[in-house]
Amino acid sequence: MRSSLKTKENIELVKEFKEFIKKKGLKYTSEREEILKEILKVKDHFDVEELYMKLRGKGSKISKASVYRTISLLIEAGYIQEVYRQNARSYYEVTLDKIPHLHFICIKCKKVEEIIENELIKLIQKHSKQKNYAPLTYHLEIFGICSDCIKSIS
Amino acid sequence: MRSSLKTKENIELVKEFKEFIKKKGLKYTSEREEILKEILKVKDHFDVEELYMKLRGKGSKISKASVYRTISLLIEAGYIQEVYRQNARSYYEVTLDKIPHLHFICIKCKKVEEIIENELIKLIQKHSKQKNYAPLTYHLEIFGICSDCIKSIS
DNA sequence: TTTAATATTGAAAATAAATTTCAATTTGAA
DNA sequence: TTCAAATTGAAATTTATTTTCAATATTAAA
Repeated sequence: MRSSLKTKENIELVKEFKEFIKKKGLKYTSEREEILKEILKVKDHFDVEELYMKLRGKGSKISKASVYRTISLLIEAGYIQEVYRQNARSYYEVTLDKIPHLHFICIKCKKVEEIIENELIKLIQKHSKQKNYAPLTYHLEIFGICSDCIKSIS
Repeated sequence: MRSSLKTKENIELVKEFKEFIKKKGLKYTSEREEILKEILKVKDHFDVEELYMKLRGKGSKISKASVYRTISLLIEAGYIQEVYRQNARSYYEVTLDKIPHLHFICIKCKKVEEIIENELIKLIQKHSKQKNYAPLTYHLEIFGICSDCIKSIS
């Protein structure tokens, strides 16, 4: 069961991360590699606790502090990004080769509806290409108040 | 110096909030009204500390706990929303009658570029109207790695 | 391979935003 | 006006994240 969404193989990404670390004059440790590999297995979102527990479950002795520190490096390198927070907790996802998110979000009840709109997607892509930006994804979030919630406000 | 973006007068919004509070069987206090009025003066983003200091500066004795509690109610009512976090601190903005945000964001250096694209805006608006969603704004965020940052990765 | 300088680690302490507790006070329906 | 219930401020608590620090691991050079 492999993800067909990844255009870069994980091995390649791990190699690139090592180069990033080296280029910064830092040291490439087994902890950093192990954390990145575990993150690359995650299909959607993850938080620090989740990741830490997965590592523990595999018998790893990596500390939570190291998980936090490696996440910072991976964000800096552009491999992952924070996508949202819930109860003061950050959730992350792998940035590269991701499906774009297009959502309707009710700002009151937090209901989320997926948007499927090819015209919109094409236009965003066209516009993106005009800019000098690389490995790219996008989130379109339309905020509104859904019909259920309108009743309780007005 | 009044904002021409507001379609509803603040007086109207304050009245509506009172109704919302009543409808929930809660009590409408001077603290809640004072906090809402102060928030409605803010043109862009604010955090709790900022809001609390503004109130203090006016001689108000409202506690920080009440500011947090009222913000929760205002979010529930749909008047404000959390827009982002920085250093574990939440930033909010008034939801209604806002200008939409369209941004290019570099996931590495966090550089943000405003997008001005009428075609895109029109398409989003058209699509939004098809849905049964009311008082509406949207955020389009295109994430990428800017040309400066590409160098340090590969 | 050994050395040595320096970065990294884990564990514990510190930090700080947000939430909760609780006694005193305020609100609002009857 | 009364009074049950909600709200308040202040302080304590909670909890994710960051920092500290001594021990350890990494890496480039000898």
